[in-house]
Amino acid sequence: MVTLSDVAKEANVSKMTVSRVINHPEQVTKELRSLVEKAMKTLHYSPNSAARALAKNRTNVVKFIILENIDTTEPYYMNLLFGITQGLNRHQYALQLLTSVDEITKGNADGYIITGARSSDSEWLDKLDKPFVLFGENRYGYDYVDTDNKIGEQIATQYALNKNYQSIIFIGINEKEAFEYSREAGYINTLQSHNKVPKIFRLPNHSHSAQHFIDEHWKEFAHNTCFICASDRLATGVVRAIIAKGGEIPKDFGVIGFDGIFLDQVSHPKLTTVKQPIIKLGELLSDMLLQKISQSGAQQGELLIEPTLIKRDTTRN
Amino acid sequence: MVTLSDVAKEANVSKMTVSRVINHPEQVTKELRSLVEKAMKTLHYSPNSAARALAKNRTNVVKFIILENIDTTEPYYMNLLFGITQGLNRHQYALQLLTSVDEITKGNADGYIITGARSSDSEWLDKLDKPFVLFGENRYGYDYVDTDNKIGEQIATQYALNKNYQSIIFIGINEKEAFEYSREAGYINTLQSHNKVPKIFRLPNHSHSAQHFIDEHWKEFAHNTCFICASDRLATGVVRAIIAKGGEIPKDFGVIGFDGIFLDQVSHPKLTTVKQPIIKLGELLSDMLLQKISQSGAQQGELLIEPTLIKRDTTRN
DNA sequence: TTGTAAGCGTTATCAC
DNA sequence: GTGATAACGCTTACAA
Repeated sequence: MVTLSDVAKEANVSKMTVSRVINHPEQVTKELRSLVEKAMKTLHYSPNSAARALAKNRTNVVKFIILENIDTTEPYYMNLLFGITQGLNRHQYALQLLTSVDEITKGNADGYIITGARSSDSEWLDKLDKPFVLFGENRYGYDYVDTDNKIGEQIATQYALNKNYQSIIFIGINEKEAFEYSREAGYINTLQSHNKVPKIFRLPNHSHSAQHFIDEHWKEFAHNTCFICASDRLATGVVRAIIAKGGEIPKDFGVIGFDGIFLDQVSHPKLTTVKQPIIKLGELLSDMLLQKISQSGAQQGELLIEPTLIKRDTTRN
Repeated sequence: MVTLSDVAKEANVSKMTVSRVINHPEQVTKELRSLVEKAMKTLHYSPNSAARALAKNRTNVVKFIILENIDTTEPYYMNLLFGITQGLNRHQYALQLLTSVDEITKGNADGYIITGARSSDSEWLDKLDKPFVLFGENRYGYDYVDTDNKIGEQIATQYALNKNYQSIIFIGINEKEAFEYSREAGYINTLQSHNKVPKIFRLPNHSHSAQHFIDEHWKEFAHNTCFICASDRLATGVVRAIIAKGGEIPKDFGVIGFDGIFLDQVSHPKLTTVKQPIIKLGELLSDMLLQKISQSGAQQGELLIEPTLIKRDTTRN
């Protein structure tokens, strides 16, 4: 293993100069710096992260805590995880994955990325002793990264209007959480700006609940209706119900989902959906947390990333 | 932060005694041991893993390398990852996730868990300088953990026979890899022991390729046929094609999948499938790798875990 | 069986 | 701007 000392010898400088080139390059003269950089390259030097962690009183580990039931959300989180680790890898950070808050005290970490947090979680969040960032909007002032839910549904609703669907109905998730409010707001705003009256139904986030709901209320839905759904899961159920009832997609009925992770590609016909840039969001989460750690816990604020509408076979083209 | 020294003081022993209680408890007398253990508890001592890593010349990081295209396999891997991290967490190990072999040299690790390795990968696998274990059967002598693919399809095929499906057809994945051979072997063995002639078709592992195939060859499939599929993905396509053709499931046609991760629950009708104990497999992967690391790379052999048949709506009951 | 001393590779601190 | 020294918390090697 090649160490800092090896590089120092090779470059004829002290260990500290090498360390400075790595951590505070601006404190080193150009000449020495390039000398050291050359030495690092020729020796293929790679810092020992345990030693660094020890000296800096860090762990170089971040915990990722998933508070939702994993069974129902898997494909979604794999992508997020991916983005997160890509962000972490760049900074030689490793990950620990937790599904229960209980484990949070087991072993050390420099910070936490938390997803699926609900209003009720703020109780213990406030007690955390290490920096953390949330995945998902919240209105308690916690730093977070999320898709711009409002804009997402604005785009979807506007698209449905452009495609001349007469009636535009929102199938939401029956949870009193920020992300849902934002999605509904995007829908409502857009409809109102076109002098149309919003119509919202809220259901548990399962395909079968949506399927059941559409089935039960089938007579109430005129032809030329587009369903804006708050998730691909709901959208899948809506599509299935429409097909079962003999409705024609996309001619008489349009369906737009939200998420764009896996499900939308597996479903048939292929779903038009608002695609969240999940991998990107994961990277941003890492970046935000690592920055927060390096700034000893300074507030980072919120980061909303605009999603994109993927146009496929459940809307007119 | 409470350190080894703090515990030592509290228990009136030397640091080394505390260290021994943690690492080699058998070398310490009962009296001292319980004294130290008590001290650790009252102080809420938790070892600093960076310091330990540094002293032992370890990193306490394991890299998990996914060689397959992530888009098509996400839900599957989330569960695996889960199991892996559960195993790692127990030993204070953290994870780094890679999707490309190139990154393997970036940053240090004590070992690798590798999934999706194909025959052609042995070239660089042989050159790895750290211990590794594979997820998935191989016939090159690499240590691995996998579902018992052969037994899985034996169970599935036997079940189809018990349910009196007359014709039993295997829809396989057209890859020349060990797992596929094993699955086919399980099917073939079982049929032959009942004096029936195996019939195997091999397709790319996508639902639409299965759907297309069944659609094209529809006339060749008599009523009273059960399709044993090498993946839920294929099974989903088969189901869709049968329904589109007006075939009755499960009365006239049975379908059995393989995997039991996510897709089987989302599909309608719900899939009968051979469920892999993925989380368990992940844990075993961690355990095997950590053991291998602690034994400085000693051979660990193979570990095959029996899957279970989940009986649902695509087979007669 | 227990304790002492040295060292793991890095960074912070304080001289120069 | 650069370098010597101590320190981070733990384990290995050796001495008692």
